[in-house]
Amino acid sequence: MRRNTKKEIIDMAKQLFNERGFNSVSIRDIADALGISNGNVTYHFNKKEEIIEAILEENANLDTKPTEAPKSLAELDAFFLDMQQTVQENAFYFWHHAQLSQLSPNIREKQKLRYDLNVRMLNETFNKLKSDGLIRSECYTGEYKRIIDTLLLSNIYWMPFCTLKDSLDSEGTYQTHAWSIMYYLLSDIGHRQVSQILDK
Amino acid sequence: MRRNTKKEIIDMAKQLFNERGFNSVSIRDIADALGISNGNVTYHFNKKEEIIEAILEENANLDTKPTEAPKSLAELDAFFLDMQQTVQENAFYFWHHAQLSQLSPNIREKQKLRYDLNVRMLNETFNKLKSDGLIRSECYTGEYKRIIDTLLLSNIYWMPFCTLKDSLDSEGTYQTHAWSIMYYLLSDIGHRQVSQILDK
DNA sequence: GTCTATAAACCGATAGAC
DNA sequence: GTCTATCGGTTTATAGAC
Repeated sequence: MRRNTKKEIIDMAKQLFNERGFNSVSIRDIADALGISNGNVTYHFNKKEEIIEAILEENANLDTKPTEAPKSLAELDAFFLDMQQTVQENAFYFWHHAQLSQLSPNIREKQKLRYDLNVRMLNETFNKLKSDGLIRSECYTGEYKRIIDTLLLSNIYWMPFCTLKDSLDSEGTYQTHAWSIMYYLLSDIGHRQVSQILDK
Repeated sequence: MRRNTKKEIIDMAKQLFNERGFNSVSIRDIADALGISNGNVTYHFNKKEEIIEAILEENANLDTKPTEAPKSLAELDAFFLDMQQTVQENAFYFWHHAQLSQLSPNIREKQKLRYDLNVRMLNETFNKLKSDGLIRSECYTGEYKRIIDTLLLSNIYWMPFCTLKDSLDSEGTYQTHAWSIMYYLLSDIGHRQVSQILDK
């Protein structure tokens, strides 16, 4: 009767992981929530990790991102927004980012891939923005790399970090935070452009 | 025969958590490693979380820090170094920072306390440094707060993030990273002082 | 306090009928 | 593909002797 049980398992798992946290959800929980047997779930996925890997493969944003490197400040803003939404839609994945890397070498590889890809893309972006006069040159060797690392580190752990602050900032989105990290890098022209983008 | 079993359990637990990761270590493992029964461990700690809470209470750096706010750039450097060492010595705690906050409301409270305390201290530090002319004024409202958040977020998740980079940077310490975040804030005098401090 | 022994619960995984 | 039933392993937690 069911169309695609595998897909339903993936979707339900993702939902439950986001709601209750990865460690509190067993294969049985997923089966119960779908009204199927846990033997059925095991039939489709041998291990709990495999469900996560399936979620990652389903979601291109977490794995290989076909998007090209942003080539303007407006595109960079869209890039930040996209990163923010990816984190929100896959909350459990980023909440348990460190744990999952310990759990499965496969997941660990995917995390590294995502990091490497983002570093390469942002590097390209920074070089382009620099030649367009929108950001200034490096003050010291490796400064761009430092800023990119800060951007990516903040992105991955943004959600759990936000729950540490009791007051929910109205300015508490990753997107805003990313621009505040970029602030010092912008040239005068860059500043004006970003103000325009964010005012909209 | 044993002097202080409770203390030994705490120490061994901390060691094993750091070595193998929190989720891979059971109460039995701790008991076996100490050569005592698991019933004995259960006698002292009812739940696994209680062991962690005991570790946190034992380690002042993770909880209430009696240190005063740094009042100079040299003191701030020592502060960064201290934060770095705290992360290294309690690796498991920061690796599983997000997971542990989901596990126990008690731990969650302690994490918030540490964050709040650090925010308050660094706020005091920044104000002092500004009045001493070592850092510049805020470019926009809340800029100091943004930088403090970036410093603290990077601190908490520094270790798991570093394992994402395949190349182990020689400049890969948190202390160095923290100064690179502070870079734009320093005045000319501040810059010279920091160069001196780091050259030693 | 510490031990042994064991209960009670839960987990992932498998076998076999349909 | 899906189910039911169950196995084997692990975990926390308890009961009772010393």
